[in-house]
Amino acid sequence: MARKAGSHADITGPAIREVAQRLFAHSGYAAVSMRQIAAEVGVGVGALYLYTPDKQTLLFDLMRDHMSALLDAWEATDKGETPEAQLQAFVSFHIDFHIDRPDAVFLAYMELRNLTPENFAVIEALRRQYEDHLQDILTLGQEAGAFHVEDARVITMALIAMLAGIHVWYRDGGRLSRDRIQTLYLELVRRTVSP
Amino acid sequence: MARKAGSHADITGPAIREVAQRLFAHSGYAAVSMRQIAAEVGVGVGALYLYTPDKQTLLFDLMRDHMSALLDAWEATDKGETPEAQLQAFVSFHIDFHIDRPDAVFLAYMELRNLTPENFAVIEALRRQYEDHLQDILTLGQEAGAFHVEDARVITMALIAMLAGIHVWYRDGGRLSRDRIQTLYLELVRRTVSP
DNA sequence: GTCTATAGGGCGATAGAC
DNA sequence: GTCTATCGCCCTATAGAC
Repeated sequence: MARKAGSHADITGPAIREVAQRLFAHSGYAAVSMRQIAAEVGVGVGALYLYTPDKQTLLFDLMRDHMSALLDAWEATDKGETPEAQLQAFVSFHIDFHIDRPDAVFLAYMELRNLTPENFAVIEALRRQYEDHLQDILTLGQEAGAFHVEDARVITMALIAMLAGIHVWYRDGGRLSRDRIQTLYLELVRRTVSP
Repeated sequence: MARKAGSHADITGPAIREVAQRLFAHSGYAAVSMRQIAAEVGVGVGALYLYTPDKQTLLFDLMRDHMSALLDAWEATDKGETPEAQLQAFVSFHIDFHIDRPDAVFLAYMELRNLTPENFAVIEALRRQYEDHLQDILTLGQEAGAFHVEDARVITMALIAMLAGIHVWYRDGGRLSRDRIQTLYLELVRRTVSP
């Protein structure tokens, strides 16, 4: 893990972020010290401060970049035309994106309370944008008669919680393949909004 | 908040637990100091150690007592005979119990990673017991032909995640009454398992 | 039962050498 | 770009007085 002294800006920067994300996700922001991060990266503590002004900003940048990547990836996704196709696209996208980034996902919803109020507001706004994409699909689908949606906000939150819960029990190489999970959850989601 | 010195074992013990639960839930176990807890209770730091051997045990006791209370309360609940009645009883019970104890609920699933491995195993076993109560209802309901259950374990986890998600957005006195929430979620749950 | 003082250690962040 | 030493502070847990 340790490296010799010298110039490694292109390596150290990303390495700090990867290590911090892993340690924060595993032990929690407050329980991880800058010294631990530095040791795992293989640099001295002082070197961390060449890449982040402080620990709080390190956490915030990880969370903001994750949320931005999530929103950008959804924007770039082929969604189809019908409400049914869009709902299926959202569920598949969500499961795929989140199953590939367990640490980032864990961070983004477990460490909200360790953000300063200003930083929290930023992340919360990004999260709300993402939720609204699903809510819009549900609302439009209902207006088109494709879905039965009693309360769009509640169903949005219920579906997102249901999907987010996958990370609690999913393990790579476990009993269920990713495809199987996608199939099962797609069916559950369809049932909750079928007319 | 501060109290005069003297004997208050009957008051201080519960007060420490209430304060610790509130602070742990709000800021996270690692971010809360014994000094903060003592100050909020109105005693010196040393007094805390008359009621708990250490900080870790304080956290563990809060979580274990919450899970035990949850399991006991479910045992004492009138569940009805049919699978449909039992499922409805579970959903109503879960929402009621959890909406009344937001701090304990938050703790019980956000602070798992701050438990020692031994303590974690205990809490995890209690949680699994609770999940199994729902899974049994689903499995028996399927065998009786009352439910369509593709994969009992997955649907159990999906439903519990959906219900647990209520605490993310629920606020006392918010847009939706408790009754309305119960009605909406009961309908969602019924839909996911209807034959 | 509670207080105060303290032991012993870790923390975030910075300064100055290389 | 990185290291090491260090400042000033806070931490958990305990000891001894009352």
